Amino acid sequence: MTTAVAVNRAEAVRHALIRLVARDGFHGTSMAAIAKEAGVATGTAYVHYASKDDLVLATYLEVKQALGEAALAGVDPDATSREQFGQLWTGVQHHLEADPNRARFLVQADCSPYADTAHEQAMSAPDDPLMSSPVVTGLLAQMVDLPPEVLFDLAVGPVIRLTATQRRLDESVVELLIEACWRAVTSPNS
Amino acid sequence: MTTAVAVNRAEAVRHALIRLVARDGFHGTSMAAIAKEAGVATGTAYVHYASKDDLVLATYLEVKQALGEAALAGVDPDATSREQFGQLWTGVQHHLEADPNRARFLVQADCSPYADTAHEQAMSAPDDPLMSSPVVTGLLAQMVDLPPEVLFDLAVGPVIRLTATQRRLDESVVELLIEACWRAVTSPNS
DNA sequence: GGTCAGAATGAATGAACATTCAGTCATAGG
DNA sequence: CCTATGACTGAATGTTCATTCATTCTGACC
Repeated sequence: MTTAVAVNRAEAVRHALIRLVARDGFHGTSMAAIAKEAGVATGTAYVHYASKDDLVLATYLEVKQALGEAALAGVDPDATSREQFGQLWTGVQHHLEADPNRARFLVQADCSPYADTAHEQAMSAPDDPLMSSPVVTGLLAQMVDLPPEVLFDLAVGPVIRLTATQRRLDESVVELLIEACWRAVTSPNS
Repeated sequence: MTTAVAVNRAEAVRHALIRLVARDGFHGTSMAAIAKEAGVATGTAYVHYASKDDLVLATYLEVKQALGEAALAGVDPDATSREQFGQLWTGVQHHLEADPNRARFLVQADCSPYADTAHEQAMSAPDDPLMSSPVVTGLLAQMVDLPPEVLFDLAVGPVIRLTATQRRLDESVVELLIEACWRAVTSPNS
């Protein structure tokens, strides 16, 4: 009997977590504060998640997946690689600028010990939808011979971290930065 | 009567903080655990630092400064810009590989709300020794017209994050990555 | 309208936390 | 040798934390 209300409560808890972690970090964010921010009782989070770690992990995976989908959504399959790269990049930018809390949550989770657990879990899960996307595999094939994680960091890491700092970016800076990321991942002689 | 012993105790506390944060993150690292790891009593940390925040901030600034000095130490003032860039980059790499805990501490602190406080404090402090170094200003002058923080992120961010993951890097990967970072910060038509 | 499963509640619990402080100790200056 | 100074100690303090659970609520189904 999982109702729509129940789903929304679980979502409210996840979003409250994102908001509070963005503002106060992982230390400084208690389950009581999360519940209050979500407008539910303290026990409610435990109806949907076994523990705080479980909640954090689920939220982290959801944020990452939503980011991947948003990025992929704006890509034209028939465009050139360089154009696709720009579309992917601005897809990430606009998705995160729409709610910078997501970016702040993401960078903190990625740097924390949670990232190790999340990584393991992602490995054991079925194929990553990002890595199995033809657009992404096509782009990766054209890039320098570095491990995919490193290429991701070079390609879109800067946007994620920059949107996390809240400062809005000039149009001119954005253009220069996309160009810089593209240069990083592609070799001139190829 | 600040003795050598006192100085070493303060240092022991800072290093214990780095080790534990690297392993357990900021949440998950208590003052009691820090003191135990440092081999001192719980009260000792408070003789040298007013609070946990104070300790974290002092440690963060020390780690950052040591990294800057180590990076600068290996640079030949008469080398070409590209060579100097490589020397700076490997300086960071070797300094962090010598104790990857520093890298793990650094990335976590940089993503946490501590970073805001630290940034403010760095601004109000006297001139940043890195930014006033002729080598660094010389290099920055040759780079793309992006804010210095962004250029730092593009130039050495990848090494810091990569050494933080503990995995040792292949020599061939390192060469490709330095080249990628250099391409990112420099425009081909200049 | 009665029954039942699961969602929701929030006060209660015990562990863990940052911080304090009364007292001990080491040492430098006299 | 004595004393003053500041480092050091660790048990004690009050708070905050994650988690639990007996209970109440909700709405689906017969």
